[in-house]
Amino acid sequence: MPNTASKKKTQVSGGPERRRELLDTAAEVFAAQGYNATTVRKIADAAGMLAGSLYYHFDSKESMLDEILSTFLNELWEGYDAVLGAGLGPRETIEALVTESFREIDRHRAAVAIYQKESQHLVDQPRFGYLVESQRRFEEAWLGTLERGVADGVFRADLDVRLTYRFVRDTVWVAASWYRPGGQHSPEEIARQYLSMVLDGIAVRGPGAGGS
Amino acid sequence: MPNTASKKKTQVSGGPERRRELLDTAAEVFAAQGYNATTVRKIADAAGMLAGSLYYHFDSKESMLDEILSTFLNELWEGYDAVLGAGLGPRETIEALVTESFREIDRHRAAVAIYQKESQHLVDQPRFGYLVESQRRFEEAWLGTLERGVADGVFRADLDVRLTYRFVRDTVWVAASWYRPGGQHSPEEIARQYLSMVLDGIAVRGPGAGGS
Amino acid sequence: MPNTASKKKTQVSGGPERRRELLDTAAEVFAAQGYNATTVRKIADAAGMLAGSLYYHFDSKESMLDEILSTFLNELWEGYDAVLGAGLGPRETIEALVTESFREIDRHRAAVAIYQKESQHLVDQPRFGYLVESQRRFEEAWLGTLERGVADGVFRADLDVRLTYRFVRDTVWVAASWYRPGGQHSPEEIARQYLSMVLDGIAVRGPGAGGS
Amino acid sequence: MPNTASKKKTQVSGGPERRRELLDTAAEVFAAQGYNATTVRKIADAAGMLAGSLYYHFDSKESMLDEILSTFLNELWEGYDAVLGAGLGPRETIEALVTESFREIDRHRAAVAIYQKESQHLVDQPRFGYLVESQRRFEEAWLGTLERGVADGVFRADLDVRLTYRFVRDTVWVAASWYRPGGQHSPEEIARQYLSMVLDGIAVRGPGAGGS
DNA sequence: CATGAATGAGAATTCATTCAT
DNA sequence: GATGAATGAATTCTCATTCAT
Repeated sequence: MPNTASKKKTQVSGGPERRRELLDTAAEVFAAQGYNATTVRKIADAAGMLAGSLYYHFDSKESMLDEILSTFLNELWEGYDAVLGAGLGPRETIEALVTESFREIDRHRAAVAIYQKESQHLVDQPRFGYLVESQRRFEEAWLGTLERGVADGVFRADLDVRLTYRFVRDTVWVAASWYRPGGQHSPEEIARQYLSMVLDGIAVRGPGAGGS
Repeated sequence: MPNTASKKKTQVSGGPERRRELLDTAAEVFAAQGYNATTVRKIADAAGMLAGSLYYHFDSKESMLDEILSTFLNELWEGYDAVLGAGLGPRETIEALVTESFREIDRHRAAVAIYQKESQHLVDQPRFGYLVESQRRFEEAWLGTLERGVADGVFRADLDVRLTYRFVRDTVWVAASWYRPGGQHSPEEIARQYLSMVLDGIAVRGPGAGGS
Repeated sequence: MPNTASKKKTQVSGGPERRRELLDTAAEVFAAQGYNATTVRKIADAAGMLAGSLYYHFDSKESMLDEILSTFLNELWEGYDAVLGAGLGPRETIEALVTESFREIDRHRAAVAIYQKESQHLVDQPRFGYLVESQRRFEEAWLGTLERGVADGVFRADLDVRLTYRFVRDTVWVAASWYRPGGQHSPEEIARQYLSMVLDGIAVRGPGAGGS
Repeated sequence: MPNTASKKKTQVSGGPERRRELLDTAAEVFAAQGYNATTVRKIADAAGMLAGSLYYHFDSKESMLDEILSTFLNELWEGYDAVLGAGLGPRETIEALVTESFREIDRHRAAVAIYQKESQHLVDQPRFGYLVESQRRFEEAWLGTLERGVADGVFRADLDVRLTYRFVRDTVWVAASWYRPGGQHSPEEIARQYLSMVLDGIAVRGPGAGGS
């Protein structure tokens, strides 16, 4: 949660609409150029105003990043929590998590891309402590589900489960780097194909024996 | 292994040794903090010298990045070309490319991480035109092999082949973000497990029932 | 008159006024210390602001130089073109060009001094290509007029005309190195004396024969 | 006179030949690019050595400049003093000074060009105090001779004599900016033509009518 | 709400100079 | 005498941020 209770301004008037608009613009630029390489002037240009004017709406460039990421993560966890609390089996949970993830990518493509690129070096800053917490819950959710699946015999036991965790996790999220909302595939369709690959592999199975 | 041992100087040697040492140091910092967030002072600190001194060896911060990336890509393509010229079947080619990729990650972890994070916005600059060329050859190699495999009936025909291409490509390379050389798994072992997941999936196959 | 009175701000005005003010200040410092020896900090000091603030108004130190020189040359050529298009005889043209030149020195003393000192090594840079063009037109105007005068019998035929050209040209422009606007001589008066020297020489003519 | 008695090195071996050679090289580069814009590396390049190596021969970049200028001025004053002590009339003295000046330009073109461009802002530095002294003697020599000539009735009395002084002085010395030794005119020939222009003017004199 | 102008803390880079070899 | 590697101070330029209007 980004610094709640800011001293002054912030959310005066013009409503949350304008704020959201500006954040979307900022997110787009951050995603395209990287946070550090993005100047507030570029954001302002993209928003059709001057750099100084942004400071009426936001405390700092960092607080924009903060708000972008925390908004995204809040929504993500709303979705994830719904899935995790639904009492599904391991395989169904994985399927639901992947599908939910692609929906989030569809909705927050820029934020996801920013998260991918920047979270690594943001975790050190106290302000972004919630990223660490999120990563912990992430691992808990995915790794736990995989372990449950191995125990239940629905996921292979011959694989290093941490490696599998990273494999599945990365497989989903890097898609944000090329995904464009409104493209030919819906998030659900992409999720279906990804799941098919991850669960069953890309190799054609011989009639008798599989594996390598 | 970049910059192993000795945090500071061992500048006994003169010529290209020192250069390589410094580049390894720089790559490490770039990978850890991102290119833009890395100041030359940080690199110099890590190398045990003053910021200005780096300019005796390199023209600019950008030229360090350039040399890091081009050196990596040159070595990568040496390996890839050997694989592609070996006359292997599609499945064996994929296996060899993946294995070779993990070996490169093992050898150039920092460079790979940098490539992942920065190449997207470097491609616009003429100086880094070779990145575009490399990406083209990449697609040619991976996508071509996958298509050949589909035609040969060794890879599934029911998947969008471009999606599969991105899936395999990204899945392998993002591993650089968490891989640590000298860890418990050798590159070959990681490659083996990855290939097993990619080719056969992580789901246990029921004796009769397949997919979802 | 550049930067008259008020050492510091009078930044009541907004737009192009301020720009012109700053350029006048910069020109003064460039002329006094040389372009290379002038730091932007010195300019900023003279303008009563911080070095970085100059970059709100100008792209670079070089672009200030550029604007100073091109503004001067534009005005110069306006004056010269008027003279050259007036259909005067060679002697009257030379007289008018010299007079016009001293007026320009009076108005743009700093710019002229900069031009004298710096143009030689600026001509190599593409950005200052207009200097070459200007020099060409310069030669065309002065040399052409002298040649016409020799042909018409109003200028001596026994002198190397290129040497004469350089003599007249230099004679006029070096004055910028010592001329101070507001001094005891008006530009027109200086022009008159210069012309008298250049046209008739400084030697008293013997009653019968002149020359050496 | 440049800082006599330098602490160490300076003039060890290799003789004054090498030293002179290096100074000539440096002078050439200073003249072409300006003192400030000339890096010691450029000088070293032109001399076929590395920048650091110059410090075996000279204390500093400034001391090179110092030695170049003082050597030139010493030689100049040797020549001037010979002229001034010869007991010539005003007109003959001017003629001899101009001729001597063109000879010096021929011999020390680079030094003269440097002197022209840099002396203005060097005079402030104590180290270059001899420039001020030289300028004083200069004025004494030229202005004195002109005044003597006016008194004697050989130079025109209707001209501002200080203006005439600057006119003659500058006109001669700026020639260094375009003069190339070994060109088609010898220094003596150029001197002859210059004197002819300065003394008698460039205008053809009507049989009866004089000036304008 | 937005602008225009400025601030001030770095950033990359340059370069004269030093010095051990 | 010369080299190679470094130093450290200065320089140009960038940019997040402030604030009076």
